[in-house]
Amino acid sequence: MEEERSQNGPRLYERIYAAVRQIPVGRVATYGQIARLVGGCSAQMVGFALAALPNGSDVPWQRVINAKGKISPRGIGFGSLIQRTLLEEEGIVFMQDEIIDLNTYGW
DNA sequence: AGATTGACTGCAT
DNA sequence: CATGCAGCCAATC
Repeated sequence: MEEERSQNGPRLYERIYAAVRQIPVGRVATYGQIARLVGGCSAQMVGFALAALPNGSDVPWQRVINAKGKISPRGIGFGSLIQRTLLEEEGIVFMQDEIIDLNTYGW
């Protein structure tokens, strides 16, 4: 297990989760955006944190996408399909290649 | 303590 | 537009 003892109060993961929770409905943010917002961590850490996220958590991980405005590949399967559906439920419209217009929906 | 990996990013080819 | 390479930092082996 990861070193659960942190000295800053909220763990690094918790900080990332907090940032993701701040994304308003109908908006999306990139990993890099979250990483910069949290500070002291890189985009890859954001993905790592979300990957460790338990199912049914209150963190809108679906609103976090990559810099291309697409859903992260995250392996093959339904995961990305579920994410796309969730975003559409929130009012986000995808373009032809399943790309999200960050210029419009970007946080 | 060291090597490997990863839901990333950006530039180069 | 697809593929490759380097930088990135923490978790995991």
